[in-house]
Amino acid sequence: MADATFVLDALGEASRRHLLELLHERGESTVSELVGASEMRQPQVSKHLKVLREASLVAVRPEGRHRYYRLDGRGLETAHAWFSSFEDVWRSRFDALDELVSTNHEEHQP
Amino acid sequence: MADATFVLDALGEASRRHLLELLHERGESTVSELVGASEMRQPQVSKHLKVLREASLVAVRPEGRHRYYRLDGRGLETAHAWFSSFEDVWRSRFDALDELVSTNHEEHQP
DNA sequence: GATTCGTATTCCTCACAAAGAATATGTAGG
DNA sequence: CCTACATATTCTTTGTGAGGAATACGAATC
Repeated sequence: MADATFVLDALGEASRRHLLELLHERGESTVSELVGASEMRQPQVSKHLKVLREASLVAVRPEGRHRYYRLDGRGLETAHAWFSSFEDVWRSRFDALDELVSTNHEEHQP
Repeated sequence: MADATFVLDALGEASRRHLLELLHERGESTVSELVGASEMRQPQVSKHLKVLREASLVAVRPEGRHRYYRLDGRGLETAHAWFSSFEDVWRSRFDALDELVSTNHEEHQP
């Protein structure tokens, strides 16, 4: 299983998250298609894709001189599992009254 | 709701993730307790806690000259929601399995 | 085999963020 | 008040990582 460290580090940059969202919308895409759909230039896209690939967040399928990238469920599942380990916390807030109290308390601090 | 950008950026550093894990294990903790339980020094812990607080990942409760920090479900839920938007991708890895054990997914988000 | 296209990689520079040190703020207790 | 303690904040230094330009690699086409 992909290490959560690599996955969360890779997701810590907005441009990489944007690439993932593009791949989610468009499905399998080549590098140049991603370049066209984003504000980035080709070398940056390739470099970000490399980081995402090392985190098992995307997978690649070479075909001719193109390389088709797609989302890889392994990295996404790793991240999801990391957050699920905190599930008790964010789930309990729906019926926790002290959450509301302390939140108001903090918002009154400048 | 906390912006997923802030949350995922905040989670992109290992030391901040470590603080969250410490708070999850120990429950509500003061800054000096977190300093003792980590390899960081007090100013760094305070600064990281500030970032986590701005992302709604932790909340603080002042008491005397101590400040008790604890996990905040809002930021965690924001991150979880971001990953859930990709749920179809990482879940599709288990499609074959789901057909065999179709009674396992009782959770459904409205 | 030369050329062209798609992509990856290297090198360089620069910005930003993290760590360190010192100091400020705030609170309890004498 | 003064001191001791807990935490936050500023300032500086340092280092990591993103972006740009140029180049290298690989595959298809001629």
